[in-house]
Amino acid sequence: MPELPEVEVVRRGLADFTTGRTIDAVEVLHPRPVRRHLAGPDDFIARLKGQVFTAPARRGKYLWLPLASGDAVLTHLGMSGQFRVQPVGAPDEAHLRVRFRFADDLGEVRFVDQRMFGGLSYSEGGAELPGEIAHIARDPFDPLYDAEAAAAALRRRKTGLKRALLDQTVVSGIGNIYADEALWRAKMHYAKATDSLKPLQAREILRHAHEVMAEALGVGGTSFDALYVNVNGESGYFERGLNVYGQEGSPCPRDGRPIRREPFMNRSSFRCPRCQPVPRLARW
DNA sequence: AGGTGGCCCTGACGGC
DNA sequence: TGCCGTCAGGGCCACC
Repeated sequence: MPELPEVEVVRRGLADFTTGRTIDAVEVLHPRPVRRHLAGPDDFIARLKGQVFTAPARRGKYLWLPLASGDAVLTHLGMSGQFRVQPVGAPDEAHLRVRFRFADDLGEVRFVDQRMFGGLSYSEGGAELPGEIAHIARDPFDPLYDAEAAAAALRRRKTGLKRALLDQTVVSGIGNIYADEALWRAKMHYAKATDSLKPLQAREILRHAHEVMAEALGVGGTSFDALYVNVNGESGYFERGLNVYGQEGSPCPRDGRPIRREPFMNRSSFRCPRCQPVPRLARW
């Protein structure tokens, strides 16, 4: 469940470890995580040998490791992807998929991914911004993020509010957890029609999304199970800060009504039936 | 062409 | 005890 805060924690962890280091060898232990690299695992490996990492970057939930050559390794953690830093010779993780060895002996970087929704690819000329993710909108933490423009984009959609929040071409970085938390904070229902939002309401829901993600980032992200940990294998603490997500049956912290879990887009939405009632203008 | 739903993938868990 | 269905949910992609 890595969303923006979790990906940012990983980016920061990798920054200390990869920046300026020279890749000695890459090992691909399962082909699926490099499926986006159409030329295949061998080509992926060959292109990386001898290259030097510069400081890692992020947009929304995408993370990339720029190379001094101007290219980049583009990655997405998907549902269960993790980057881990480990001493050379440490036992392989059960779901170790890709290993980066370096010219020095300060340890290696590993991509571990149980469900393999995540992956890595080689992006030519992608150091600044990989072309593969040019369509992804800026996230609220981006210095060039335009809150006004994002609110306008939200209101232009003809769909339900949560669907639009999860659409990475409107605003990036928000996933199921922070969408539900932002909706609760804004006292809005997930099915509220986006084109019925007043300009101020659109600004509000995005402000709440930014705020809840900032709070989560401040405590290392949200860890439900072992699927999200930082590069050193440590969990985040924001699970304690969740008001609705995963809280079915627990009292709403605002008004005490039991939180409801409802099916939504083949997954779940959590809301308070009293402070987030079904709107008059709804799109499911 | 924007909106929508199916699919990928593995492991945990509950019911029988 | 063991098998099976369900759920978790990112993003891509086909279809309308």
